[in-house]
Amino acid sequence: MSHTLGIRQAQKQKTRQALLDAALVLLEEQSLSSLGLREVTRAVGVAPTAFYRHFRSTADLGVALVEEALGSLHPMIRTTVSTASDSAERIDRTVELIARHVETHPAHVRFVARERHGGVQPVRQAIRAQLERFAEEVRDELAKDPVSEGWSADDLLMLATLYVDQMLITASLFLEALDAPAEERDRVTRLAARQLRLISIGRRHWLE
Amino acid sequence: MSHTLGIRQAQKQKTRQALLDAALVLLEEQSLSSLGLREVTRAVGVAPTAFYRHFRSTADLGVALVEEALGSLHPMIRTTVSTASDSAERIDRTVELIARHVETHPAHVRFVARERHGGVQPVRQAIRAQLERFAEEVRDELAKDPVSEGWSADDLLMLATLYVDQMLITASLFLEALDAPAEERDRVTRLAARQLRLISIGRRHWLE
DNA sequence: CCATGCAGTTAACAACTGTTCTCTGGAATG
DNA sequence: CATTCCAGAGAACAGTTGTTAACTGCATGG
Repeated sequence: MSHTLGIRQAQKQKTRQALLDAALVLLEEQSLSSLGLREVTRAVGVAPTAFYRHFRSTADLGVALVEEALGSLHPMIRTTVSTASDSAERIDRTVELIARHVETHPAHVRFVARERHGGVQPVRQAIRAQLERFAEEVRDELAKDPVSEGWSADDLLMLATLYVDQMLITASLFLEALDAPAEERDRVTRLAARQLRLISIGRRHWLE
Repeated sequence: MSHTLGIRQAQKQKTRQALLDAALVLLEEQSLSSLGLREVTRAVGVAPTAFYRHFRSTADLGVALVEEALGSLHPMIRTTVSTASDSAERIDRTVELIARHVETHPAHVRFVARERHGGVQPVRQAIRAQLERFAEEVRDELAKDPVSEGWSADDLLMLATLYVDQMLITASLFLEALDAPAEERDRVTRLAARQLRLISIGRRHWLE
């Protein structure tokens, strides 16, 4: 399928990925707007000037990180929402899925939560675009559900946006609870599930 | 009531406020973690070393900004929520109130949204503490409402947290729409109102 | 009125930043 | 096999940063 690229292009992509990985680690304790290009190259063990072969600036690198963090998440979102039925177990499974994702990709989640309102405009824009895509995809899935009969397209997008924002809030809560005792993570799990349930109830009675 | 402080203390507080104001302006286009102390003093027109007379570090200044941005907001929140009745006009008035606050204090709102998940731990902690206080106050007001009869304290806090987060999301949306055409701000207004309405509906049917 | 306190200044420091230009070694190309 | 290409290295630049120490001048309190 994919063209086997030469050992030269391969090495280049390897360095590029090393820069992204190093940046992600450094960004756990600071914001992108304070991330220095030298800092990143130093962490990788490469000359500062090599940075320019891959990114115009750290803001540019940030945009690439957004793609890495959110780009591959679309199928996951779609299938999660599409598995219809508003049962309590379904909500629990969704919350559990968020918890798992935070556990396996904490740095990516932290990056998105941090830079969504961060100090670097192009990165904010990239995140906003991705989240809007998420909302539209959730809306399309919700539209297929019989519960959505009689809903206007606008109201469906309103609900989808609410769900997407709620997922991000939940993810951020799990992030803060990562090093906390298990009971704290349980508290977050129950809180998030009840909030989703309340929204689902509001959804079912929306047209009355 | 307040003791008239000497011309010396007065001048000191004036400089301190100038530092806070200058920092807030600089923070509109960057994050706190990249804000330099020299940058702030330069904007005020004061020697870099003068900074230390007021703050240990820029992180320390950030914590002071949190107090300035959120400290005086508690009475406003209380009265907004306490004015009972879930009528549509009440929701509209709440959304309008948020819009007004964002218009009159855009830099403060931006700062809180940005640093809530930002790269400076003490500031994140200060914001979290304030938001938790908000949630508890909202919970206490909700408890007085007859609609809350039969609700557990835990569920009330769950709903209060949902409201607080939703207010912040709404404020952040208004912020992004500040320089946008009036129709975009109207769109945000209607979106936020419908989301609050859906939550209110969920609230009314919670105990079924 | 005089001694003390202290907000703000001045000067200097080592360390760091982004960006430029020049160079090199090895892969890619024909 | 010879030529071109290009990812990365190296050195140098002007400018920035946080922090230190010792100072000055003026409001304060005895």
